[in-house]
Formats: sequence, C-alpha cells, structure tokens
Amino acid sequence: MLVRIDPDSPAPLHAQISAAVRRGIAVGEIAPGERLPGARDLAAALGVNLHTVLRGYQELRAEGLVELRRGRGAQVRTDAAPAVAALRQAVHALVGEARRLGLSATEVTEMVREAMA
Amino acid sequence: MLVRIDPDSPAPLHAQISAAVRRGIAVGEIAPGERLPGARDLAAALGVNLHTVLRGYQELRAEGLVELRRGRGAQVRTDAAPAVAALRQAVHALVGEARRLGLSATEVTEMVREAMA
DNA sequence: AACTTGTTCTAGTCTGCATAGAACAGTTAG
DNA sequence: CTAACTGTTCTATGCAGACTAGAACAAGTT
Repeated sequence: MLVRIDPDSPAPLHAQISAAVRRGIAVGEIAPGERLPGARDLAAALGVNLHTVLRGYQELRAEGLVELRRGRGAQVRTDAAPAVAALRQAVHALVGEARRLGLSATEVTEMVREAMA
Repeated sequence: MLVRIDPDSPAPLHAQISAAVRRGIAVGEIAPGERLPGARDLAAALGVNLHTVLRGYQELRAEGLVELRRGRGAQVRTDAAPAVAALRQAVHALVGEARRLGLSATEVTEMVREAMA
C-alpha cells in the first residue's frame, strides 16, 4: 500500500491520507480485512505527525471503511467491498463538482434520478 | 440574481459567493452578458466585507466566467458556456458504476443526498 | 509481563480567512 | 468637464483551523 503526500497542496494532509487509502480500497490495492500501516509508522514514513495520520484514519472509520482498535491497528472492513468504495468515490467526485457549482442537494439528486431512469 | 451565504459552513465565504454565481450561470438564472451586483452592494446585502465579495468575483474571472472592469462592474462573459459539462460527466460516471452494482435509483440518490448533507 | 497501537489531553506555531480603512484608476452618467 | 460609481491595490488586525509536539492512558497482542 502506497500513500503519497503533497505538502504544497491546498488540501489538508489528513484529507490527502484518507483519500489515498480510499482510492487504494476502490482500486483493489488494499484488500478487505487487510491491515493498514500503523499510524506511528506511516507518520514517520510520510514525515508527518502521528495525529495527522490518526485524523485521516478516523475519517475513514466515520465512513465505515475501516475499523480502528488499540493494539490491533487499522483494518479494512470486510464489507467495504472495492466496488462499493469505487461508487463512494464516484459520489464523492460528483458532490465535489456539484458543490463547486453551488448546486443544491435536490438539484443534484434530481439530475441523478433522471440519469438513472 | 439571489446569492445566499451560510456563515457556519466550513466553506470559505468567497467560495460560497463564487459558487452561488457559478450555479446561477449553470442553471440559467444569469444570462450571458448580464451584470452582477456591484461588489459594495452585494457585500452590504450579505453583511460581508467588500474584499470577500471581490475575491469571489476574481475567482470567477480566473475561471473565465466573468469580466471585471472598474466603473463597469462584473459582467458574465458571453462565451461562459455552462460548466455543467463536468457535472454531467460526474453524473454519468456515478450512474455507470451504480448500474454495474445493480443499485436502485433511490439507493443511489440516497447516497448522494447523504454526501451532500 | 512486555510491547504495540489507538485514544485523549494540553499546548504551541503557522497559514489562510475575513474584516477594516484608505487611496487610487478607469468608466459611466449628469 | 465634473461627479459619482466601481474595481484595484495596499496595509493592518483578529480569528479559526491545520499541523506539530509531548505526554499519559487503555485495550489488545505476543
């Protein structure tokens, strides 16, 4: 599992970290049940603070993609199927673009509903 | 042309302003060639600083959506084609992925609705 | 029991956001 | 031409979030 970070990016480091893992799951680089690198290890590898990595991991947990337990580390949930992760990413991209355009939730969902019909 | 702002949103005010105008152009509320409200007026109407509005306007200029000139104000460029193309692309990608997974329209729209919240 | 790993807490620095006021330079209207 | 309007530029200040840092703690593994 490879996580790359761009310190010059306007995107927060923790967001970059969670995005990298998210993508890894979506593309299949990371298998369900697989353990992510320890927060302290990854932090050292990226030249970043422990708390920054932890925050990224906790974002993934909030999305239901990984489980975090002391002593065991971060583990990709078995029900976090790659396809689902891919879908989640597609939703993410759409929502991001919609936000950029300032569209409301109903406007976007209406577009999706039409496209699905 | 209506511009609404949420001071409690994590999104910067200048981004919210540019997004509102962007949306107006995308949806057709604002016609090409139309003049946007003066920065000082809009700032007063929104209870926001002049510089904040100006920054939003300048973002739109950087995207080639509007022209800014002293004395004349902000004008929507006639060739400001709806940037909705990117949005439609995102919708297309999402729908394709959702179909591949056999998800229903309501399931997908619900995911989008959640992600937009 | 020793070690690992996430959790929580406090605290400090730094950057971007937003505000504020002023002076300036094209543009338009009277 | 003059006056009013509008974006441009400059300096300065307060604030919140991001990131770092160090420490102590709790649950799990070996």
